[in-house]
Amino acid sequence: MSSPASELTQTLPEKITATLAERIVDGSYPPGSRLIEATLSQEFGLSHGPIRDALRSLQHAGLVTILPYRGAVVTDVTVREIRELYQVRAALVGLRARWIAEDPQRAELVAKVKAPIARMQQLAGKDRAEYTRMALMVNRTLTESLSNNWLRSTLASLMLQTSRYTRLALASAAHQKYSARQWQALLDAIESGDGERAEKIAATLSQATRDEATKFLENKPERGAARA
Amino acid sequence: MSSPASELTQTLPEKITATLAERIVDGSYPPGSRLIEATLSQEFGLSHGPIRDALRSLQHAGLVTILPYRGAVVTDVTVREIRELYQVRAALVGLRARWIAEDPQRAELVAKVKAPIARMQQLAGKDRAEYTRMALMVNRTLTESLSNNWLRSTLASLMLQTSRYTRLALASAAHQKYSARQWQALLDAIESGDGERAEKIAATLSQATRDEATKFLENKPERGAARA
DNA sequence: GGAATAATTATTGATTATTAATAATCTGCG
DNA sequence: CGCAGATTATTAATAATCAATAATTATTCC
Repeated sequence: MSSPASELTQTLPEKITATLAERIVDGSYPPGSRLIEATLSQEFGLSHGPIRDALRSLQHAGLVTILPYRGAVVTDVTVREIRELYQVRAALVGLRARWIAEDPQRAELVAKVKAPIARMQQLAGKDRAEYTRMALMVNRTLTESLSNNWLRSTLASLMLQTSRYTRLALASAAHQKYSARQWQALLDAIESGDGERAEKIAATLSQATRDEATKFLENKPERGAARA
Repeated sequence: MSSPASELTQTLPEKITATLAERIVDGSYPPGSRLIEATLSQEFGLSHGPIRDALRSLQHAGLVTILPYRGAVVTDVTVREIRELYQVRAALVGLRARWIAEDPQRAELVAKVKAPIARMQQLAGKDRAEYTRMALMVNRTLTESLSNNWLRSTLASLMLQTSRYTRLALASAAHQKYSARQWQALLDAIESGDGERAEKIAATLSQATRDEATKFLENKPERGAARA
């Protein structure tokens, strides 16, 4: 009786939201691009309704900005705002690390990410694209393992935004190597159940990533683009 | 300040969202109530469009649950989920306290909440309704003072959800007195710039509030209502 | 020519009517 | 009593339309 029915039904707006989010995150729609209802509804072969819904969702996710009677624009984040995002992100991934480390059933999750993190040690400084993919993947796995619904969905949305910039942070081989080492340390801390240490490592790594990412943007004083 | 153009234009869905949120939080719409588009559009004298938008916003705020082809229902939160919400809330209000305490320009904010917090000392154990109002007000003031946009809006949404339950926590005179003392201590810590201590006090108080609120709900094993 | 002002255009906001899809409820039959 | 099938209530989506608004372009007057 308590089974919450079928969550299988994926409505149109959800699908549209997903594909548009992908395009924004991967840079196909650069910051400042306008997302026009008429154009999109034509492209997807849909009426305005579902498109509107999707744009509203993207606004909630922070990926577009909607101004009344002016429409949706891909959010162009200032360097200051990126720093703010990472500041919260550092706190929340710290919390994530601590809760995972203190979870009695963490063994299953550890098993799942052990191989990817080991692989990251190999890739660091050698294959940037693959390293980035692995890092994002491990991050997603950790977030999705959270039993706290609110933190899981909120952190997922925050990561979606910041992932627009992590590729910048991982440009330097040195930072890749540093990141790989810290991921390994984090895994060890989690495995040994040391929540305090896990939190510290995760937060520190996040801050380092922020510094690395913003380094590339501080030249452009006003607005930071997220191109590939 | 960076006033981002005219945010004056408040669209219909925003207004609807606000009034519906109020009704949910104050218990006029108890958990499980169905929010039917046709009924609402008739009541507000509007078409379905804006109502739909508003319901989507409420879903994002976590106040209603929408199931495809079944519509919106006021979210009925399990005791477990309430505990989860407060768990994150404790972490985030801790962060809020620390950042405020470490803000060089915190004097202005301190001045603004000093009188209300002093008043809370008087009210504690005497006027529950007024004490609750003051507590929510001070909380809102602190959140709105945050310069970090993301944390401000996210925490506001989280507080909106938990405020459905704070009235339960403040039922006991003893907890009101404890709460008042802790608020005073928090104010002192902030004033003296002790971020560490401010964070600890805020998080501890939030956890105590959670324990107090859930005490009233643990009897009802399955679902916890948020009636007045 | 150049600045203020007025018309035009592009686009979203909102309404209305209609059809399709779906979940829940009811009904009658065995 | 239980279940198959019809019914109903409600949302999902479409389409056409008008209003409101912001941005752009054209026009006028100095």
